[in-house]
Amino acid sequence: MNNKIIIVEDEEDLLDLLEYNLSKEGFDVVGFLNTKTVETMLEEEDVNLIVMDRNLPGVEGSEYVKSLRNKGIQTPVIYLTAKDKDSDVEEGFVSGGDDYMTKPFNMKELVLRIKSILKRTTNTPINGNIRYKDLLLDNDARTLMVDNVLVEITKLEFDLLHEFIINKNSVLDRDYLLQNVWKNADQNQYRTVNVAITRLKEKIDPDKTKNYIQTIRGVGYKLY
Amino acid sequence: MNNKIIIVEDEEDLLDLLEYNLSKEGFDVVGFLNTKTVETMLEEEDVNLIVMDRNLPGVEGSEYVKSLRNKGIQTPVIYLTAKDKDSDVEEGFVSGGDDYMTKPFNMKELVLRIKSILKRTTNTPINGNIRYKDLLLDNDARTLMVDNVLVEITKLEFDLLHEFIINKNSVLDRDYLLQNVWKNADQNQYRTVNVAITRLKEKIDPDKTKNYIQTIRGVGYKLY
DNA sequence: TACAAGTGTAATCAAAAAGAAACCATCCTA
DNA sequence: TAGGATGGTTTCTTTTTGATTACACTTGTA
Repeated sequence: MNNKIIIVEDEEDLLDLLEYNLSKEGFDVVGFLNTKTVETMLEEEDVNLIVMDRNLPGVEGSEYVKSLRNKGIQTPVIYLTAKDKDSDVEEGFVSGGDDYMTKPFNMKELVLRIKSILKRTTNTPINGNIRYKDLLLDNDARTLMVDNVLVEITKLEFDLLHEFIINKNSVLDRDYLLQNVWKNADQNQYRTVNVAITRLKEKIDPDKTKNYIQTIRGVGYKLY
Repeated sequence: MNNKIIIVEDEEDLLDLLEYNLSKEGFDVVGFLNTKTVETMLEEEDVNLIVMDRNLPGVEGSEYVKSLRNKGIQTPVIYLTAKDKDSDVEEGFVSGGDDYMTKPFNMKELVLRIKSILKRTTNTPINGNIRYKDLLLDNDARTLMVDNVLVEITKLEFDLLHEFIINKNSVLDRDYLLQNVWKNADQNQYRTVNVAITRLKEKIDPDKTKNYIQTIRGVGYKLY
């Protein structure tokens, strides 16, 4: 599954250049000359990164991003800024996961930064162990110990359990799980979740005595 | 035992900021405003990493490092470089284990890069032997003994096995391996890894009884 | 130039994982 | 307590992923 990148840049030549180079790197690239339909795309598709010109006609790129953030869209952004701007200002507006590049920039460096951000944001490099009661998830080895006994677990089951432990005591509905564990969201039916939960339960509690994963009828599941 | 990091940076504010943040991460940090006494420290103490400004008054940071290398000091370096330099040049000067960051940079990213380098370098005896169960890698001769019998092994296979032994019990995904064993990253397909693993397995376990290298479906491989 | 070693690529085969669907069980409410 | 709705379980099928093999390309060397 490729990483999807949106580019917003009003200089058509530069947009083409960016599209060409990033596609060549194997990214799934969609370019926009303005911000008009960007939001629709963000809502409908799973976008991993936005490359955003700050100096768009009419809108300040960073203002636009701020409005996206207010709507709960957290997609990371790399800003392209003009050279002659005050860089103190620039430092200020870049928030946590974001980054910026000053024009004219080196394409290789942009690619490096994109990869670096994607690595941070998509692979969730949470290392070390996570414990929950008698369950022990080792993120490096990707193993599960139940009551100190190693239990074979598939990637999907691992990710699912991981999600539950991170959100222990919260009810996770099927939509949420499809989005965050399966990623490819609405591709699958909600029944898919049921089956996966059944299989996971079998792994962590074959005797059905512990009841860690509780079904919340009409809503979803909760790790308790 | 903490990792010891040296920072060389002539801007005092930035140096303070770096010292503060890296100490907070649990590193043992010593800052220098110039290169004068750095070498003494490197000789007297066991330093794991250097964070080096490239634009020091008088000296080019990378020139200084080159002089260190000539004296046999191999401590890995992360360079801090100014934004407006030609980054084609920048890419050229970074050698094997090293890395660079462009100012202004994101502190979290610096920390991540530091950890990544430390992980690679601190567990890696540059010479001498590494043992894992009945496997014995000789880094100087670049030979492999399996159960005390010399086994012919190619450079690629050696590097691959080396990477696995260093990271035993961690799942290494194909991206990671392409990056760290093949270096030329995304040049190759992930299938390349499969084939290399097959060939390596044949060398270290022709009877398929030991199962040292395990396939973690959907993720990667693990030496166990 | 010819040969060999090393390694990448492509094609084929095999196995495992995960989804779909069918059917069963349970809960809830009238 | 009947019946619908929701979830669980099992079986079957599809899809994904990996192993293996054959072959091609590159490089060094006789």
